[in-house]
Amino acid sequence: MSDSEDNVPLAQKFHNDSNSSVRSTSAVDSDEDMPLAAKLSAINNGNAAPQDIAYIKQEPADSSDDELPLAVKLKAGGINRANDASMPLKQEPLDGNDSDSDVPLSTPSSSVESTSKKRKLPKADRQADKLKKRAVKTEKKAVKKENGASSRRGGGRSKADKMDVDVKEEEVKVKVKKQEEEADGDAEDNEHRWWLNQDRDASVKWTTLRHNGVLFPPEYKPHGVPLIYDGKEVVLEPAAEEVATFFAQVLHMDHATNPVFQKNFFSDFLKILGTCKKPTPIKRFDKCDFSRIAEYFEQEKERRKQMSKEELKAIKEEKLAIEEKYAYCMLDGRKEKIGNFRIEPPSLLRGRGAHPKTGCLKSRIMPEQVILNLDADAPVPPPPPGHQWGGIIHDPTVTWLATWKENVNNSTKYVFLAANSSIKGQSDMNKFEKARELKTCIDKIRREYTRDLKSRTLQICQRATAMYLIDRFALRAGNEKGEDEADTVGCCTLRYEHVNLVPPNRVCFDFLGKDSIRYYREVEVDTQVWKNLKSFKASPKKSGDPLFDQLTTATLNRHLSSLMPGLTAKVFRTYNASHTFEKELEKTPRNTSVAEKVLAYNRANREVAVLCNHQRAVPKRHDDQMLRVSNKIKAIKYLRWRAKRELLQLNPKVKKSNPKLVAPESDLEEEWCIEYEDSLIKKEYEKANLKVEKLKEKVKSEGGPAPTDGAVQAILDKAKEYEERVLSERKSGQLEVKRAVTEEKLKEAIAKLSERIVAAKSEMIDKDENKATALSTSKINYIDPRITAAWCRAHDVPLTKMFNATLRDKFRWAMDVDATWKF
DNA sequence: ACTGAGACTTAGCACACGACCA
DNA sequence: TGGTCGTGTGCTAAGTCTCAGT
Repeated sequence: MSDSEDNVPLAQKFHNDSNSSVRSTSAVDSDEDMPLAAKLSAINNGNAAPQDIAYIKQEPADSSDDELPLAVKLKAGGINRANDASMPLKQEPLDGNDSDSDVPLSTPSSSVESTSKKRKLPKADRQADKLKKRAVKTEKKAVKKENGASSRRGGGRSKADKMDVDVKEEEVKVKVKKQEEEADGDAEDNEHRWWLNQDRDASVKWTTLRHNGVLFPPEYKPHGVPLIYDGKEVVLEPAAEEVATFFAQVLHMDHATNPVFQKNFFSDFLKILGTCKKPTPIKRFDKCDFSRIAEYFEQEKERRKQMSKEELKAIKEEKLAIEEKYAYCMLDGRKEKIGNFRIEPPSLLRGRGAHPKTGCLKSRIMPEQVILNLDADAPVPPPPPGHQWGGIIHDPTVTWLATWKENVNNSTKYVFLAANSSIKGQSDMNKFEKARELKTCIDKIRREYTRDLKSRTLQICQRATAMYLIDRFALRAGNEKGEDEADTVGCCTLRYEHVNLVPPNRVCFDFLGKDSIRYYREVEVDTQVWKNLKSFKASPKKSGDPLFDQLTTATLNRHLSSLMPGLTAKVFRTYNASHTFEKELEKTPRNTSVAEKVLAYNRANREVAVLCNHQRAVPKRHDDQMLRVSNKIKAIKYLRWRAKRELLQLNPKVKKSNPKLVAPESDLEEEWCIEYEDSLIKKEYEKANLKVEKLKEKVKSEGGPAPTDGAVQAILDKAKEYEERVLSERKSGQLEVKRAVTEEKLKEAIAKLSERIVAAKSEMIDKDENKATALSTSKINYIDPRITAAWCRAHDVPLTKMFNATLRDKFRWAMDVDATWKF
């Protein structure tokens, strides 16, 4: 049986093969013949050889993208969003119909106790009714899960007998007391090493949970800055001013020019204006000018910048003091950090891609809408004065502390624990353990789906093909989406137009995935897969039709879990990411500097990010930066060319004995050199003038005799001398060689300059290849942290180089492995 | 079998902040 | 000292997947 080590995802294989030549950054730059340099110049000229271009052809040949034609665009691609110019924004007709009216802003609600212990359920109240249902559900769920868990543990209970509540509560009390004692006695080192003592029953998440509720955003403080409407100032009432301010705050972003955003915003803005006492003249968006409000906030920001350190510190401390109360909870007697304890403030929805509801007003959440989850004996935190909580529940089968409904998408929001908490840590660890479990049966699963690719049952054939794509190209499952969401797809929702077939066995994927990030890849696939895709696209199917019409994520996942308990589509992404990473890390050079090892690590990280299509917006100043580094390289080359010419003047025989050493600089145009020299001359004069100014200033402030004309002239003469020397050298073609300079010294200088050129070039390539790739997502979510911990041990690299403090804290559970640990 | 709600993970963006450099 | 740049952090949108209800 072949080992699964060989089963590196295709995407990665292609990527490695085509990319290997870029990798030689540590070799000494002998000259421009170097692959690196050749590559760079080819890239710079926009005509990189096909073999230099990774398999991922990001853009069609006729793409209108006229950014720097650099390698990474071809490799990882810039972010391509539905609303990019290259892809016209699909505009949905909007009726401005949102659901704010459903929000029970002032529901007279009372706390609802939902444990088996005591129940006081108010009637008639919709929300309370919902809570009641939830409470019943919670109880059922807990009983069911408990039974499931005990049978999984091999317990004899098979029937959902009603739990003996008193006994259970007694157990809980004993457990809590024990935990409190442990916490007391362990005050010095109270780190809870849950990973050493894993309880496999994950259905009950906690026994006690206490917290102080949630932090609400401050009330709106009106600023009184007018909106300019049709050229006239309009001072708005606070409620309307607040909404106008939300728009002013996104004025510098792309949202502000997105027509859907504008339309949704304005529709909600008009609604708010309609509730104002005084009628306003505001009727049309295009007559609104929010810039005065934006300027006001710009000034405020500036004012903040001007504040003294003490003032800023005081503000920060005050803020921290308020937050401290809400930032932590007590979970099973231990203090744990809460993630998002703040209720989301009202704002305009910033949807990604072509979101039909982007720009809609997310209304302010009131305490009456917030339900808290606490243990049954926990004191209920006081709601803000004059308010009531939307409800109190006691559900130990869930991990959230508070929840509310958001009005735009009608989605549920939660307050969860922070990433470094035991609950999140455990589920993180379980996730990676599940992926490792997949490793043990991946060969079998691959054999099975390869066989099924030929199945005559269409459903099985489609399922196998989808599995192949998910496994090999790290596609997401692709659930169905609603009408009022951006049109993005995953594997199961791919449509006819997302897949182009190029005979004999190439497939070009082009679709918008999660967050409307474009997935554009041309890959080679198994011949059978190619044939299958062709048949799935066969007539009468046309653009807009689903590719996998017999498949849903539900049926796919049901099948997957029959192959391995708990296996779902997303496990493949985790598995392939971690596996790829571990394989790539094996290339880490031994007996080299830490810096080179770190480079190898980051490369492996990048492979995973490319595999998972983790992209980021190209930094705004990226092109500037590239140009600057490129000029820096030319400047060094200019110095090297001078050194070479000096060497030739000293010893003309070098040309024959070592022609390579004094070969002309390949891409150093004369025109550029002249410009550069002129800029150097200019700088010399500027420097001289500055020196004179300083001298005069000094005399002014410290007294003493004024500098003589001669002294001033001497300074200026130096610049003049420099200019004359450059001009004369230019005219004669001969350089002025300093007397002390020897042949040896020049050779040394040339070598050093060459090294600097190599370093600058690899820095440039590295930066450019990374411009559109986000490494952090894979590091945080897909790569088993134990691989990193083991690698650091094995290669004697400090962990701090790879994981920042936050990640070290999040992955505490993974840090104890030894150097030989394998994923 | 289908649907929608609920609970949780994954994701990129904006911004603050501090290091570094000229 | 001011500008640039990279990194860390907070934020919240957008996925995945399960389960209850029908």
